[in-house]
Amino acid sequence: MGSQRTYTDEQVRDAVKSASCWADVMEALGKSRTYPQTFVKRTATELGLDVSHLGRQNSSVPVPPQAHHFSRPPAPDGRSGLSIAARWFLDRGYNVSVPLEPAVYDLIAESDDGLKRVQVKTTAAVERRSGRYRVRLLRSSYQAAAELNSRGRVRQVPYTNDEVDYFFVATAAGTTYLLPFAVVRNVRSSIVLDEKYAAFVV
DNA sequence: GCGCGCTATTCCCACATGGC
DNA sequence: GCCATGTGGGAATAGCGCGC
Repeated sequence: MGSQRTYTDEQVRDAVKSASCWADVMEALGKSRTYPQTFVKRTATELGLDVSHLGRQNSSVPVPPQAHHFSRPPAPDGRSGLSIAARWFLDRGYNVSVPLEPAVYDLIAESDDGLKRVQVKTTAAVERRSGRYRVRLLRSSYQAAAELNSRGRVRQVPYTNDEVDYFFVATAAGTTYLLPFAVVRNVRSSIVLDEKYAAFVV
């Protein structure tokens, strides 16, 4: 009690020629895409067909491009800086903790020397004359004893060694710096990220 | 000494977010 | 809506080093 083949040699030739994978061949022959390939492959071999473009070898065929909905160019700002810094530490196997409550530092990272407080700064501010990035190492602080001005009693104050152990700086160009507090201890407001800090590019 | 270029500093503005 | 807080950006100015 034998079974009758339901496709012709000509159909196999056409299907193999137009298909990009064996599933396409099965579909062209009126079978399901998961239909066992054994008998069709044998037929193709008997017919001397070129099947090199089918199967796994075809997996490198580029997928046609499709439009997506994220066309904006990358421009790191304060929202993404923390993620950039966290990934930097995590990629190197150092766990990261983010304070639940607002704190002077942005995250705590495990280090070879215990836990370190890290303040993350991002910058897209380029010095017009030098073309270098500038980043301000200040935080806003409400000073109850200060005189009122246009910003009330808010003043820009530098960080202290008791508040931060490291500054992680990410520029809009994608360059990142890991600056120990001691390196910028004497900075009263901002620094220009030039060759002076090249040793701290990470 | 002077002019120039560069950097640091200061002040102010705009914007966003969260709490009250 | 107002206030406190945090952020980035622009403009002005001061200070410093260097060459002439």
